[in-house]
Amino acid sequence: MCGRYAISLDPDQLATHFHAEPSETPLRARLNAAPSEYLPVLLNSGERRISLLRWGLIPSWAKDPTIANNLINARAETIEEKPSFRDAFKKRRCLVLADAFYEWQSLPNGKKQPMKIALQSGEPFAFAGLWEQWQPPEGEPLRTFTIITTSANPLIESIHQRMPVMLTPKGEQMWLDNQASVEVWRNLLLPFEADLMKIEPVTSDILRQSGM
DNA sequence: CCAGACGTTGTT
DNA sequence: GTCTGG
DNA sequence: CCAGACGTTGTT
DNA sequence: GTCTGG
Repeated sequence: MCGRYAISLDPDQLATHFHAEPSETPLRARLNAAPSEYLPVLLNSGERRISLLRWGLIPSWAKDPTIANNLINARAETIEEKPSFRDAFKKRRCLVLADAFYEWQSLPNGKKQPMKIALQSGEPFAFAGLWEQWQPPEGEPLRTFTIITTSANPLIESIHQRMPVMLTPKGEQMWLDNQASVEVWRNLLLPFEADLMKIEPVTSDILRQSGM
């Protein structure tokens, strides 16, 4: 799950909302952010500036960067143990900026209905993420990220078993500060309560175009 | 010791 | 069915 | 996550 | 890099 999400705000609005400086490289809003794209995140580096990292984590030890295809999500339940994630969990956390995500509900007729999940307020929010830096055999280092998932809350449950971890504003800071122990962040901070969220069907036409 | 994996999703 | 690319 | 490819030879 | 399986 969480293989697509939306960033509808323009770059300046996005930066303002998260009390950050805009990214140095240009950023484009999009309704259908997909894995392998360079997308806006806030790193836990102290500097409050939006960075563009590639979606799909490549561990530093990877020989084959296509491993990223399989690492667009990380299960919260096992993130401490998995070789691909545990280093990043300790040292390289990030906020993945968004204002909606999509789940595809399987219908009885075999087709799939895309559903859009957002805050009732429509405001942007952050997913809990991890990032990594990978050195290719030649050329510049590549920075990548993954989005943490957990079990679905009551609202999402009807269409899907899992959902991305969405941070409250307080949770955002704790996440970046590496403050929370696993128990704390898993149980207290993270998934937004279902009554703060809304869910609605969207047409696949909207998602076909990556841009806006 | 070396060789090979290292992951998620959904679906059965 | 399974993999790759976006 | 979904959409789309998935293969070779030779010839233009 | 580090762990698991042979």
